[in-house]
Amino acid sequence: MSATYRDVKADILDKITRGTWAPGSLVPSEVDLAETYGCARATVNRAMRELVEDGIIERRRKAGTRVRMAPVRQARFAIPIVRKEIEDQGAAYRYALVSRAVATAPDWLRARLNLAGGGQVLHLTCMHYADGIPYQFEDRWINLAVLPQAREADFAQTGPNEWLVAEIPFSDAEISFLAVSADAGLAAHLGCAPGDALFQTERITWWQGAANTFVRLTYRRGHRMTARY
Amino acid sequence: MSATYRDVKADILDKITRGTWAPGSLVPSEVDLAETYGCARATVNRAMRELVEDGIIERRRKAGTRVRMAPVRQARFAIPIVRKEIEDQGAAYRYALVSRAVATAPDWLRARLNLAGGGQVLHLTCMHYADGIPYQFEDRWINLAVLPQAREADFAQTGPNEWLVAEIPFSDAEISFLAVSADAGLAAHLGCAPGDALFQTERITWWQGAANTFVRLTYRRGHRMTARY
DNA sequence: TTCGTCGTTACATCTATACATAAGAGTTTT
DNA sequence: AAAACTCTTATGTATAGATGTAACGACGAA
Repeated sequence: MSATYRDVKADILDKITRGTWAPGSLVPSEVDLAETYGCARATVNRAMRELVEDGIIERRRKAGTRVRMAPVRQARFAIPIVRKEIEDQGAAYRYALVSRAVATAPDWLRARLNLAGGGQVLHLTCMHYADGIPYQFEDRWINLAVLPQAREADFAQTGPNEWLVAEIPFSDAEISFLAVSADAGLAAHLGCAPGDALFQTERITWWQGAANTFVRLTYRRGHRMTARY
Repeated sequence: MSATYRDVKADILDKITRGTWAPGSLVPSEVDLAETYGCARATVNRAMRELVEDGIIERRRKAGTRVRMAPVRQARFAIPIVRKEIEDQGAAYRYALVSRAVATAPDWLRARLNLAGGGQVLHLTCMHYADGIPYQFEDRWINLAVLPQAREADFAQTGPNEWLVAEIPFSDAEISFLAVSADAGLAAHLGCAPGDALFQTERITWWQGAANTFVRLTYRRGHRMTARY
């Protein structure tokens, strides 16, 4: 008979979406709500914490809880491994290494990764195909100071993405989404015309404070990234 | 002296990132962990729940908790109101209504919004400027069956985004990110050359089951959307 | 061998209670 | 009046204890 935290959350959300509790207004205190729902304060607390997480309400000690004025809408995008992304679409995945070179990090990369001068990096470019059709072009730079074992790794069969996932399980990352115009190289690799608008993501990942890789992924023409929230 | 849920979470995360607990391996049970950390099981539970939320571990009743094989990397993007986005960059915001028309929903829109035939929609196009420079072009369609009051609203001063936020506090949404080539109209509005690659988002929002608006936002050249995770 | 029952286990959640902490409000001091 | 202080309140977090529930695995029946 007593309300679960889901019930409480749902009811509060309902009161907010229906406008019973208007944006900016003060929500009753946890103690009051616990009484009205006939449950413990901890239960109300959990419901409220999740609503904060969802960007629906704001809470401050002593000041109380209020409905957000402008809801912070936030979308969560899953960042899958390319192979999984393609196989989940029911297509056959194929990988190909395009180029591999060890070099001194160029200035722009040193700046992005915050590297010391003279740092050696492994530069890889690869292609990912779905049912034999170009799907994504990968332009990856690996910091050899952090991952010296990358020098010996064989990227002819497995993509650097999967190698990295196995090598360093978890890391911090910064990701950007942007649009670029296809240059001659991209156009050739992705089978589109030079100048076509392409969707691109850039990602820098850190591991234990040091940047370990920079990657630029360019998708084939018409790709879109979608999320519900 | 006793561990907080943050301590527990941090320590578990550390064990995982350092490889002490490898991907796929079984993590000790809540009871065991509570004992080793000298805290209550609820404390361990909260730490673990957050790690699930972060995509680090997977839990199943009876089966126990294990480190995810392929971490589900997920990025959260805040979807701000344009005005806030611009003002937060320290720039002056300016809004302008470009066009306004009531029409029967075209077929492609009916399909996207799952509208009945003959549905009336309000079609608005607007511009958002940062320090007087074109920042974003907004192409919005509002379902008048759901929001009849939009017909009377004055969008000359306030953008439809802010009007909608005030009108329907919260809603479900689907958002897509993609790249488009600037056509003549976009190029003129955003001050770029036709054919330039532009970053675009499309969003459909529902309120209580019915689609209420479709919006396409095209950003000025070079825009990027960034998130850390 | 295959299938269903059932016990055990590990997570999911709730309760009641306690103390910590931040911050608004009012009060005293300088 | 400004600054320092205390009081009070609402949220934040921890605890022990209990019940609910899904699922693995073993055991026994068909």
